[in-house]
Amino acid sequence: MMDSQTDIGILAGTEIFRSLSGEILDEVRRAASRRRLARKEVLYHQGDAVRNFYVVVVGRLRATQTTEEGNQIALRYLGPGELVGYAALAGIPDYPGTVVAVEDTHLFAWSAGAMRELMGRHPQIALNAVAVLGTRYRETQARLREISTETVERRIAHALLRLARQAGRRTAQGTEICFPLSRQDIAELAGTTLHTVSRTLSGWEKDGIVLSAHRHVVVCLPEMLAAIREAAS
Amino acid sequence: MMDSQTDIGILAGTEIFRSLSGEILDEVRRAASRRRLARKEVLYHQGDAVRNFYVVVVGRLRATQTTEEGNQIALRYLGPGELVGYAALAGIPDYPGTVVAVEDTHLFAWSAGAMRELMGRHPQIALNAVAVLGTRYRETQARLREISTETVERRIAHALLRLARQAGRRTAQGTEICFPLSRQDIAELAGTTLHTVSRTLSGWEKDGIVLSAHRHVVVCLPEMLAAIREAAS
DNA sequence: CGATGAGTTGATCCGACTCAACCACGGTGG
DNA sequence: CCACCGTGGTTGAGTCGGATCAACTCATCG
Repeated sequence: MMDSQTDIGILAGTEIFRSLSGEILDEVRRAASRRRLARKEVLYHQGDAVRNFYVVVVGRLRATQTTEEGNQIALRYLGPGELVGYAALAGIPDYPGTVVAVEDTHLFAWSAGAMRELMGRHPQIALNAVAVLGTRYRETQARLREISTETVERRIAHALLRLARQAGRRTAQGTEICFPLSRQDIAELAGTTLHTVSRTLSGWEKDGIVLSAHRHVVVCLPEMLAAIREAAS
Repeated sequence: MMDSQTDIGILAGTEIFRSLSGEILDEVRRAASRRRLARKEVLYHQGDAVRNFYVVVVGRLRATQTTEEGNQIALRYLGPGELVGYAALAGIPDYPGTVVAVEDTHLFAWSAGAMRELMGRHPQIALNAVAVLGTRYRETQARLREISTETVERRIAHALLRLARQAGRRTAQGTEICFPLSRQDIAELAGTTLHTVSRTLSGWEKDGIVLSAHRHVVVCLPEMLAAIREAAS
């Protein structure tokens, strides 16, 4: 009973189940199951038939898309409160990307059918879904514009600022991105190669803008990164 | 009375109002107003406060996004039955892009508030919105992957194939893209310059893959374009 | 019949990718 | 506990796709 209440509290804090009455939240909770993933474990693969919809409770996941040639880009990093597997909401038959845990993660899960039923019975859930998908769509459009008009350096700066905002932890040196993040990972976000990322970060580290250890980045001077992102350079 | 019936028929054929009962469609129709745009006329500008939501009845529009430096990319072309101004559904306060008519266009319009009310009262509309936004989100993710991993030539091939599918008319020579489309327009879709598009199309015209006149393109050998899009080339 | 927007084509240049070699951790197993 | 090996990271040299710069032609329209 205590657990039910904490679960409901968690659900109330997610983007898809916000602004719901306690009664509806309880109905949502009863339909949910749990899923745990260890670091590097895959939630689902690109092309798999869509079965489930998830919400992150704790941890962090990475959504990627791969071409036939094996070229990979990172679509998004997903943290607590965010929904995973939007395809289940939209009625898309196959998952368009692969989702993998970048740290140990705990999720709530619903079947695609249960979610669509919940949305049909409770319009507020559907409205929340519209808001989330609209926001993600807009963000992706902005990234599309960015990647086709901006230089690599500016894109890397923007990617780091986004990560710092999404998953930053304030420390003495600055804002630390608090999950393991390799050069390759950053390259897949910025649409470039790990070589270029490595060179760029080395330069920034010399200027004191960032600090980096093994798969670990700290943004020291976010205002400098913001300037790089915006400046004509 | 006759007009009401034809309007309801039109609404029933749109992506956002499909699968609704006649009664609900009539309610939707009563809340609608009309808007006409001449070629080159702007429906709304990037950054404008969101007031309305639209559905295309006849004609075609282009949605673009511009950077501070004036660099522009085309987000999407919108034809009959498609929704315009998704920001009004998602509760986004400012339009993220500019929408302009590429030919004379007729739309239905609703206020943002009316649409959100309709979605709240009729979950099927909200579910349709989720499906549309989910599909567009997925398409944009795919374009993001494409632009950051594929060559310009392949992207141009893909852009032409998409346009031919969306707005193609079969003719003796092949599939004609039936609205005015300049080299610059194609460049903004493919994320390149009009110079590169011009060179590429000249080459393809030599091989009989496409035909082009002034702001006018015919795809003669779509299977060759598909091969270019996919081949390692 | 100018004027203006659209298209072509050549020459040049540069940002970023590719290829390559090497180094530094850190996790694992003997 | 330490040696080992693999993953991750750095850095240099060379190359190239496509942008940029530039000059010119050709439609279209007022």
